[in-house]
Amino acid sequence: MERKERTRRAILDAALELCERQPLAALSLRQVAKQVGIVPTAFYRHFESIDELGLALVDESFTSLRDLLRSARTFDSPPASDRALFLAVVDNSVKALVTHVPKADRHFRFIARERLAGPAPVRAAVRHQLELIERELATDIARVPGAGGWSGEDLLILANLLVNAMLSHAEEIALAGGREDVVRRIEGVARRQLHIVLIGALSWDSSR
Amino acid sequence: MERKERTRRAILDAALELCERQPLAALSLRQVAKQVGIVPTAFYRHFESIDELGLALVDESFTSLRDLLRSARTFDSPPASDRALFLAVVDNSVKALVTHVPKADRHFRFIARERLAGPAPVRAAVRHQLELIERELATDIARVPGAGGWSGEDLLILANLLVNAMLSHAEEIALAGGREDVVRRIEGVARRQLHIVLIGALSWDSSR
DNA sequence: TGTACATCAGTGAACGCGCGTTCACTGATGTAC
DNA sequence: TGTACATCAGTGAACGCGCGTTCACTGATGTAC
Repeated sequence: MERKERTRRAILDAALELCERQPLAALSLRQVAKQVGIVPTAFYRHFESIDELGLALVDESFTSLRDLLRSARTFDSPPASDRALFLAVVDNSVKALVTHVPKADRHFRFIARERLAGPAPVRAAVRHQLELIERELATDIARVPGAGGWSGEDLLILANLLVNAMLSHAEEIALAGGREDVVRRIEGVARRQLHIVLIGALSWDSSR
Repeated sequence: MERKERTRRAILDAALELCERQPLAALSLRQVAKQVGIVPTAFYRHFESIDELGLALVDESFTSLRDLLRSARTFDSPPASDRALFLAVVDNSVKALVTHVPKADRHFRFIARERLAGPAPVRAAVRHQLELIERELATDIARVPGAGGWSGEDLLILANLLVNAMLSHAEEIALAGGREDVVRRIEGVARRQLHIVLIGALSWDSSR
């Protein structure tokens, strides 16, 4: 009962690797089988189609993204003031990006690529997962002291802005291919851009 | 000499349409030829390969994006105060999005999709065009009164943030498929998000 | 304006290849005794 | 612990199909006179 699990894992890995060179929609079952070292028909023992394989990859890629976002929201020591909270959020988010993304860079490239280019069921699954994440973040922000004046809709809009920003930074880091200098440059850009967005969000309510 | 131009146009249109269902990398020369109504070999009279066709599509898609951004920067009446400029920028940008994107929605979907999923030369061309646009915008922002305190690097980071935001809003509108209610909702989100980013950018310099 | 001609956009047959999927099979894995 | 057996992951042949690309061709388009 263990051989099956090993082969399934090998298929997922092979697909992630081959997807670096071409989108999932251009991947053939025979390419994947060849990469794994099995005969094409053995593929069917594990997945019904490339699309179903894609959905499994969406699932595991999103556990990586959720890990990153959870880490961004977990603070070593509770920030004392609003100002400290603000700085801690930027710091923690950027730190989470540079530590989590390189560990699962293929997952982040997969999400970035297939979100718009994947087969229809894959695109739908990605969109759904992102919506869930944005809703979670919105309820999380609602609990922050000082967020009382925000409507539910506004919270979702802010959450959407933040998730998009994090995802685009993750994407950039994942595409850097691990080169230290490039990652550090992106880190700086991410820090400053997050800073700008959060300052804007803080001032926004009162400036309407 | 005119027939050739018409067929070339038909090939570009056919490719844009077929790309709605599958990424460029999964497109076959024979599919395109069939859609155009020519025999597969006739394709070679116009393009050497699907990749070269892709580069032509990058070119024409970016004229649409440049049109949008130019329109976003063109003001009917010169804003009197800084506050008025600020509001005019948000207003103009959102107006440019909702008027320009639906006119060339396939171009915006093409950029969004192939930026990450396209064949390597296409991805490189898109990245290059985006860099040029960001540099242009940065020098443009430098001329705004009050931007004196910004370094060249910081200007590029802000330009990157703004271009990414505009592109992601354009992408959303292009994916709305022209449904009026959806577009209006996205318009509201885009307005509020741009507002947040610009407030943040204004306060940023002083808050460092 | 009418005709003879050159250009070259589009044709159609042909090729070898990789594709997804079917089917009956084999033999390794893990279990029951 | 050793053996007999059931399960089912992986095999391999076969199929018809669409693929990119070659080549010699044809006949519409636009030009020179």
